[in-house]
Order: sequence, then structure tokens, then C-alpha cells
Amino acid sequence: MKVSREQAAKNRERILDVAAKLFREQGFQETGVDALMKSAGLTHGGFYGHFASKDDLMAEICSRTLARSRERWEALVERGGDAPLSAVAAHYLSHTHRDNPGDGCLVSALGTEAGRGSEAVRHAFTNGLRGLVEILERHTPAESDAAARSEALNIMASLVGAVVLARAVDDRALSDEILAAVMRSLPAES
Amino acid sequence: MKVSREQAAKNRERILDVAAKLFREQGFQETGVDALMKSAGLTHGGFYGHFASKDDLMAEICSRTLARSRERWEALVERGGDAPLSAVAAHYLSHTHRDNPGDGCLVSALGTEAGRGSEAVRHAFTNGLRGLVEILERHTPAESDAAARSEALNIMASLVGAVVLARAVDDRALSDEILAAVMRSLPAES
DNA sequence: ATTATCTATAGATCTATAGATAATGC
DNA sequence: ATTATCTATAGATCTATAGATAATGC
Repeated sequence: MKVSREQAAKNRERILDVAAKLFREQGFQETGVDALMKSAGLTHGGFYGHFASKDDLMAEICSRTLARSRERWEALVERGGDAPLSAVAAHYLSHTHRDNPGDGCLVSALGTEAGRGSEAVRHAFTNGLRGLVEILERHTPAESDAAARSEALNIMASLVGAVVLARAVDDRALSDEILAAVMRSLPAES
Repeated sequence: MKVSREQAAKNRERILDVAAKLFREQGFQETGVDALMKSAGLTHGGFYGHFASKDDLMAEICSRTLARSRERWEALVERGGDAPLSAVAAHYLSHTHRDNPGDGCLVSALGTEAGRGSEAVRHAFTNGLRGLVEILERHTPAESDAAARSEALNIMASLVGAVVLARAVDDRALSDEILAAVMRSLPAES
């Protein structure tokens, strides 16, 4: 029943990956430890050898998933040429992102739940969010640093709000319209 | 144990009011029927005389609460003079709204949960949202109806995103900054 | 007689733990 | 010997229902 130290580390990673996906798809509260471990191909009880509690896992999911988003955004910026901001936004506001919360941004999938989370969860969430905002800030055209900062925060809020609304709405046309409207509102680049 | 028809109607209203508050404060999933009924001064089992299921209640909460927001927004517009949009936004982006989700907008409190809800929930949510967007649309300065519509959707997304983020973040300064940034981004009025 | 509410409970599910098991790693 | 995982279960909680109770409304 025991596995090698290396395999145990891989199992831990798989739990994290599966949890990150299920939490974003179904919600943190809605995903049970049992279902989560079954999805990872392990048994329920084994969970507590890897994490102190479900909340502990959630905090780790927050920092890990947002760090990965940050890397993804950096890659998008790099490939975005003279319109890095549009590249990030087009990705964020895509139908693909809207229709696949399990692979998408944790902020738009778990934002309201994170706000009701533990201190550790909110702290990890906040730090992760700062990283994303910082990227926007660096690439927002503006007359001053303060203006760029303010605009970056505004863009971050628009992106998150757009995806939350686009996912909640039961009318595909309205959903598409929301995403397009926010895309259109971005500052002109190049 | 039985009460008058009139009193029963009042009890139903109280359940709705209490649920609307608790759901926005703690989340739909996180609020049990038992706690809800206790809060309303009734016993657990009595719930099912008023509603077919918890989900049924949630759908009713969505349409009811969003209809009330609509009325509130109309009143704000009316008192807003030549800057109706700013009046609505200032209210939405206020510290009071951020710090009191139980009395606030259902969209920013339950947006991500509504997206994972039943058909009935999503439908009620969508209709309620349409009402709010329509108010913004009517008061957004723009060169065409299409432009006003697009800008109204963008503003709606910004407002919702701002409050979701401002509530989730564990740093008060950052939270204030987000609200102020979105307020600053609104189109000039008058 | 009807019915709003209450009491009690079924049946499911949830987080977490205790102890057993068996393979790793010294 | 250590320890990663499994089995089994405790203890809490959750939605929903059944039947009893007692006050309303005909």
C-alpha cells in the first residue's frame, strides 16, 4: 500500500491538480474530499497524510493556481507584440475561457467564495491577485504610474466581472455580448 | 401551532428576507435550511410548506432581490441629478456596500454560485441582471444606442468585478484602491 | 375540515481520525 | 523502522419527508 517518496510527491501534485480543476468547476464547498480523492485515484483517508485540512488545501490551491495564471499572462504578453494588454484580455474574455472554468482563472471561478474563506485563503488569494494586476500595470498605457495603476485595477475588475457574468447568464447571446463589450472598452494600444 | 393565512404569508416573506440576507452573507450552499428557519423564528420542517426545495427558494431569492436592486437603482438615478450613472456607481462602489454584502447586490455576492446553479436560478438571475443593465444603458452617455449598450455592459462588469475583488482581498488599502479605480474609470457626465 | 407549523427521523453526505496494512528506505 | 495509503468509522450536518398537533376559517 505504501509507495515511494517520489510517488507520494507525485500523488500530492495530482491531488492539487485535480482539486484546482474541481474547485473551479464545481466550487470549493461543493467539492467533497471523498470525490476529490476518488478523482485523483486515491482513497478518502489518504488525503490527510498530504494536507492538514480541506481549507489548508484551498489556500495552497489559491497561491499555486494564481501563480500559474501569472506565468500564463507573462507568456501572453511576450507573444502579444505591440498589444500585450489586448493579448491578455482576448484570452481572458474568450469563449474558451468562459466555457472551461476548470482550466481558467481562479479569481473569476472562486472570487466570491474566496471572499468568505479563511485568513490563509484570503491572503493567498490577495497575493496572487497582486501578481496579475502588476502585469496589467506594467503594460497599461498611461500618462503616469498612478494612472497606469488605477487603470490596471479597473481592467482587472472588468475582466473578472465579465467572466463571472458571462458564465452566470443563461442566454448565450447576452453572454457573448458582455465579453465583447468589455473587450471593446480596453485602452487603445500601439 | 397553526397561524392565520395572513400570518403564514408574513412568515413566508420573513423566510425570503432572512434567506436573501444569509445567502448573500454566507453563500447559498453554506446556509442550511435549519439555520435559515431558526433565523426566521420557525422550525426546520416548516420550510417545506412554503417552498418545494432549497433550490426553489434560491430562484425566488434571485428574482426578488434583483428586482429590489432595480428599484433602488431607479431611486438613485432619480436623486442623481445630472450625473445619474455616477450616483449608482458611487453607491455600488461604496465602503458600505463592500462591507455589508447581506444588504447588497446579489450579483456580486452570489455571482459565481449562481453560474453553477439550476436552470431556474440562472434564468431568474439573467432576467434580474437585464433589468440593472437596462438602467445603466438608459443613462450612459454615448453616440449611439449600440455604444451605450456596450458601455453599459462594460460598466456592469466593472462594478461587479470591483466589489467581488474588494471583498475578497485581505488588504484594506488595496480593497479601497480597487473601488476608487473603477469609480475613476466611469464616463464623464454632464 | 383544513392547514400552518412542529416534532422526529430517514437517508445521504461531509470532514476528520484511528488503526491496520504493506512497501519503502535505512 | 518508517511511513504512504487504505479500511472503517465517529460525529456532525444536510435536505427532505411523515405524521402529529392545534389553531384557523368555513
